[in-house]
Amino acid sequence: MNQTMEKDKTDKKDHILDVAEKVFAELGYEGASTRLISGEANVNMAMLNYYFGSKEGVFLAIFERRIASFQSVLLSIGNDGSTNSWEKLNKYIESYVDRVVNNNCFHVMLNREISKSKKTDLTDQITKILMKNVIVFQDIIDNGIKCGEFNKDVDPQLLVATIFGTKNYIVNTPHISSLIIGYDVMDKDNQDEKLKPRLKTYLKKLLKAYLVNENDNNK
Amino acid sequence: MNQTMEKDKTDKKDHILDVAEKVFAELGYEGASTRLISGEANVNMAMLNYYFGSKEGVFLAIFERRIASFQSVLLSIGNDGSTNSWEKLNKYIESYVDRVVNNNCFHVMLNREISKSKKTDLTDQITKILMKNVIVFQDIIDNGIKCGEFNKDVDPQLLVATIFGTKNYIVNTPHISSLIIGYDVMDKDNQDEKLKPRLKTYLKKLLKAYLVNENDNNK
DNA sequence: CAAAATTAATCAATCGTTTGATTAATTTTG
DNA sequence: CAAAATTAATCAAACGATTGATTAATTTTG
Repeated sequence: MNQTMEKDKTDKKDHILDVAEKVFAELGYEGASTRLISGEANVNMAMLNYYFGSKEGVFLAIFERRIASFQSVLLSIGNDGSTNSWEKLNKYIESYVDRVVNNNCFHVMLNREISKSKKTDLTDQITKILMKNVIVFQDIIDNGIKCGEFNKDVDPQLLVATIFGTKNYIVNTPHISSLIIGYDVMDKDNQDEKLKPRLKTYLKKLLKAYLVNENDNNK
Repeated sequence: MNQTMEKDKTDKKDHILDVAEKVFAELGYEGASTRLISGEANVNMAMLNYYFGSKEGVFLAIFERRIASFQSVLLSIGNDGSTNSWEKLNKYIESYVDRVVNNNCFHVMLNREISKSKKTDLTDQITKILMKNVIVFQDIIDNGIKCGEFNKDVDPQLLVATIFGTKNYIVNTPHISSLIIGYDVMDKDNQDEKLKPRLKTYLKKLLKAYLVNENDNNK
């Protein structure tokens, strides 16, 4: 009858988490009430506590579900010792752009939570996860510099902020980035056909200009 | 007796907005209760409504207070017709980094609010303000390209995401960026002595490599 | 004294959570 | 196999706590 039917059989928990992820991304943790989440998911309010213990339990379950894919993708790139630094960087960019754009709701939710300056167990946990991601990227850059593949006078740490920040800006401020870029960045078709390839080529070109150009950047 | 004394005489309203700005940045709009804000500001809860009408009134008042300085700085750069594009860009970067780092609480608050995908009156209002900022930057880039000062095969729109995104990443995710950069980015002394100059030189170098290097970036 | 500022007390509404009852599905028992 | 016992899933209703807001009384100010 309704759109939840096909999921009921497979996994109701996953359906709840899918809906909760969207609502949290839309309204923030405190802004999303348990009544709204359960209503959107077409389940009784008590089911949230029955399944996940509490509202925070729902929130954490969303994270645990996404972390698995995070880790596996990271290792596959880090252990790829066959290619040079520039190729590794390209692979990293490609998989990262795909992953973030595909799970943009989750990343909006994540970034909103981590932007709270007060330290909590959750922010600590998120920080650890994200830092693993950062270190893989930094290792690639550092190795490239050691091998002479990349310029020596670069700032690898701020380059991290640029890569992740550029992505965050597009994903986290869709109202603005859609205006800037010229089409709705939240639209699935636009994401696959336009945004992803454009973002990939842009980031590669930006990185190349900064990392491997021979010109003296010190004037 | 307490730290609010010196401000009581000057302007109590401003003091409340200062505190509210911090609390909103820490906990988000829904996460920050009027009781907590009034408690932190050492004023009676009813004073918030007496002065600003409502909680949302407090929130909007924070914006209105910051917008004025926004606009004036923007115009001063946009109307500076005496210099070339690269010099304009440098000026823009300098003033922008200073402004954002100084008012980091406000910008955290602003970005958390604009990251909500649901359109509201507030997100529309914020979008308009931020777009003014974006357009000034884009005009500089576009002019530079027309004059032949900058490369033609660049992506000015995504470059906007890079500039603002890099800044956002450092300011909005202090737990992570502090780990990456190596010192507490929320510390006032670190901001003035280390972060600001480093960020300025980095952004300039990054822009120069991408915009004005003569090498073919299309290999 | 009149106006403005400030307070404590209180309001209805909503929050996340818990409850007891009911149904559906599964397992155990005779 | 069929009846009984047990478990899991689901529900409407209500819980105490907290929310933003308002009231009426009091104090401060010019």
